[in-house]
Amino acid sequence: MSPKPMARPGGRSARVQASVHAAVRELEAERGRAALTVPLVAARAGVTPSTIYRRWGDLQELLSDVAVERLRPDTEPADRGGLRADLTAWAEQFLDEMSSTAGRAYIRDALLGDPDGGNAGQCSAYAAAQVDLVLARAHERGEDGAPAREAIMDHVVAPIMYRILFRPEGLSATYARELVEQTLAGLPG
Amino acid sequence: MSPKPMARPGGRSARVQASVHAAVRELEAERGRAALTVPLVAARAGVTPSTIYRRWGDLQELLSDVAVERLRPDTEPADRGGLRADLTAWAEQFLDEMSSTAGRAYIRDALLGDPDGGNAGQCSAYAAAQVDLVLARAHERGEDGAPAREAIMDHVVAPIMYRILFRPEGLSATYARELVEQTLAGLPG
DNA sequence: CGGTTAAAAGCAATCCCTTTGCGTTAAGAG
DNA sequence: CTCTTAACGCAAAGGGATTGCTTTTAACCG
Repeated sequence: MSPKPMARPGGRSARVQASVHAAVRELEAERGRAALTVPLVAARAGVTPSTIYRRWGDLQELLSDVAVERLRPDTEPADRGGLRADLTAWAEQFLDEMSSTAGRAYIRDALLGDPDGGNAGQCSAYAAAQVDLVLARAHERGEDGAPAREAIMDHVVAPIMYRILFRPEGLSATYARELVEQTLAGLPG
Repeated sequence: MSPKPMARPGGRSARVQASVHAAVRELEAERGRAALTVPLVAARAGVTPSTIYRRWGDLQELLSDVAVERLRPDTEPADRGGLRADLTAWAEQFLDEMSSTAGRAYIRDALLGDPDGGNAGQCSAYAAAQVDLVLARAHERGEDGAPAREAIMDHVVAPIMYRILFRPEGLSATYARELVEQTLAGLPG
């Protein structure tokens, strides 16, 4: 439900959605998120405010949609030759991107205007898909004893997100490394 | 920083704060959170809207303050005679309370209007204090090998909160039990 | 390919939330 | 008790949020 379900996915509806999303990104970069209002976004996008209110409900839901788009990973996890190295590198990058000022803002926005939890679920699905890629590579290499996907979500991803949201002070790549080490304890490599 | 720092903690200021917080709780129960507006809360509290805007900034920050108050634990963790039993019981209750409709709403509100992260940090501190109480009891009993407080935050509390925020479907007390079991693996019990 | 239908966008008027300047009250200090 | 100033009340203006109605057009079906 990240882009709201469109009964009419083509033509004008699609153009309006793209135009509005682009307007949000532009104005966010130019004036900052605090200055965003629905009428401002509407004017930049070339639509009327009521169009946005009818499709997204309010500004927060619109920002939530845009935030989820920006949280979508744009690259596959790097292949460093082994599960431990792959997972460590991915976790470090994940923490680094998510704990940045921009990343935290996007996470908050994604959670914020999300009555049904669909957008938040999408964020989690992105991370899970990346983890699955790492695990699939390990499987192809014949590495045994890799943890389940859910174990990594619980013991690597979840602690990182918890710290970002609830205890933003003093986060570093070291923390991500430690979490991976604990989760992979007992594996060679 | 849950109740905003008051340069004048006594008398009228304190009365206004209490009155406004009470108004939020009453109206939330009567009409639901979606119906809350600053002028509505102000009228119930017997103050003018500008008072609320000047002290809290906007509705979200006010709701964030009220939410943190409601997330404060009102009882100590039950003493069931041993670390494993204590921690399991506490984790089950924590998940149960936090994953309820009301609990999720309070968590979201607490994160929502929280520019400096102070309110979110307070939520985490509440959980940490409860965990510390359980661990202190284990120490007094002479139980050895108990995990560090941070290990429990990372591997029990964090996964629970992550699931509540990002994957609300299919959460049950069983999940809390499993997390505790994994964290205490290897301990007698 | 037209013709039909209804979803989605435009328009405009209304409501009321938000913001701000200024005067008043009262908490805290000496 | 007096002084200072933070905090509150008041009121006006500005603008964002909401909604009924109309127009456009995407999608469907003969």
